[in-house]
Amino acid sequence: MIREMKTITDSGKIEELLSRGVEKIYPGKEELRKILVSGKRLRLYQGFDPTGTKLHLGHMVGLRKLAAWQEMGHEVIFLIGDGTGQAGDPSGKTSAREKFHTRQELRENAKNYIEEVSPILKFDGKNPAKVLYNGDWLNEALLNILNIAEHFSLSQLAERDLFQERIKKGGTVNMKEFLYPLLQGYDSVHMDVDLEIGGSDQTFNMLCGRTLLKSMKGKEKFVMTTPLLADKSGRKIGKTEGNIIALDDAPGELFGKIMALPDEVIVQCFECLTTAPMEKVRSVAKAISLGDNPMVHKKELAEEIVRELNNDHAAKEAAAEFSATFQKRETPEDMPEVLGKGSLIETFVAADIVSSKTEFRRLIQEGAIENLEARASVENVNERAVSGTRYKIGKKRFVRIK
RNA sequence: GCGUCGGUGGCAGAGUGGUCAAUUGCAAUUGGCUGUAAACCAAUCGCCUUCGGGCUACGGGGGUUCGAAUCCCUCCCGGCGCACCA
Repeated sequence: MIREMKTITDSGKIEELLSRGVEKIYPGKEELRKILVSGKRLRLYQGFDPTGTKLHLGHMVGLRKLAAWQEMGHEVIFLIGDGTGQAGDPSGKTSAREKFHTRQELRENAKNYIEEVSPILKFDGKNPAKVLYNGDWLNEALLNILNIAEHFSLSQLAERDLFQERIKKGGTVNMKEFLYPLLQGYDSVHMDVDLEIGGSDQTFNMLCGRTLLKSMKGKEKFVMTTPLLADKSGRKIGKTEGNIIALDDAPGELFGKIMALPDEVIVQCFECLTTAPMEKVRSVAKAISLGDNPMVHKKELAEEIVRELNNDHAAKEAAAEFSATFQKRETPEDMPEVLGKGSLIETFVAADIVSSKTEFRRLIQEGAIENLEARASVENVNERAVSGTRYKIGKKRFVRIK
């Protein structure tokens, strides 16, 4: 229906598409540029295995990139890996064991994905992104092969004379962990895509898809990798305080979690997560390197991300609330409410604010719980939970008794 | 299938009959310093407690012992080696 859709061939925009938030392009950036300049409309995708219910900031890098392609007029597929998720991607895993997910669980997890993604990627309008589920074509038989292969170890199979010989001759050996990339690669074949986007940890899998597409259909698939958001010691971000930064976090919470990110990722986040012009990105990078307080720019970043995932109003409000609460140390206006259960200890345990009574006692001892009405830390373990009373737990958490 | 080594708290990894709720590192929590950043310092880090103590834990089950994470039996799971690969 959109057969004759025009793509944008402006050279500046193509350059940004090929460089912003991009780590590497296979087989090469120039080859891809040539095709884009010709105005050919490409079909591309990124897959997401729904092993959790929430998409987080790390996913946003690829989503942003997909959106950029969409804006350029290309055909974008948002692929949900309810098939590959059942097999379990070994990429980045140190141990082979992991939790087993059924297709139902994966579908369930993916339920909110579309909604979470929609501030970034458009599923309506004149060039809507398509949603596909790879469980639809990675059938039972294929999955069974993996499940059987799971019972053999590499060394066991590799001992086989035939394999030993083949390895010497440069051949390949099949096992679940070798097989998985083929499953993922088959997605490319099935959807007949021109390009795949993924985090750099997915490079191997994506290149397998490239190989497969080439040998099965004689087609060149491009692979575009995006950087993983990480601080200088290599720790992945997207997680703070053990909690992921989810795309559908409430604005205030999202803002706060972004502020808690290490400084080193500010510029990278600006580039990969926002639509701010590249001049802006460069000026922020320059300002910080010249000694600007990174905090100021991190606030801009937080506001920008909240704006893109929500709206302008929410962003301004979150920013104002942040500086009032944490910089001027005022009490925020909105805070979560919990149902009073007689005593404070019961209330907090029931609401999962603390994991156990022992922990509650510990926090009391450390003076970490403050009664905001009395303006004093709670000392009595048996303090009653009076309706309307507000408490501050630690530095960042606020609660009101309902 | 045979042999062998192993399965300890969120992870890594000590401990190999009592002094072990279990050394240590990472992660986490709280406090300090800050910018809810990093780094650094300190405390905490199974559960329940009337703060005396109690209870449950070292893959599952059974046993030996006054007493077991530690010894024995058995089952389950993993690493490695050997065999099988017609």
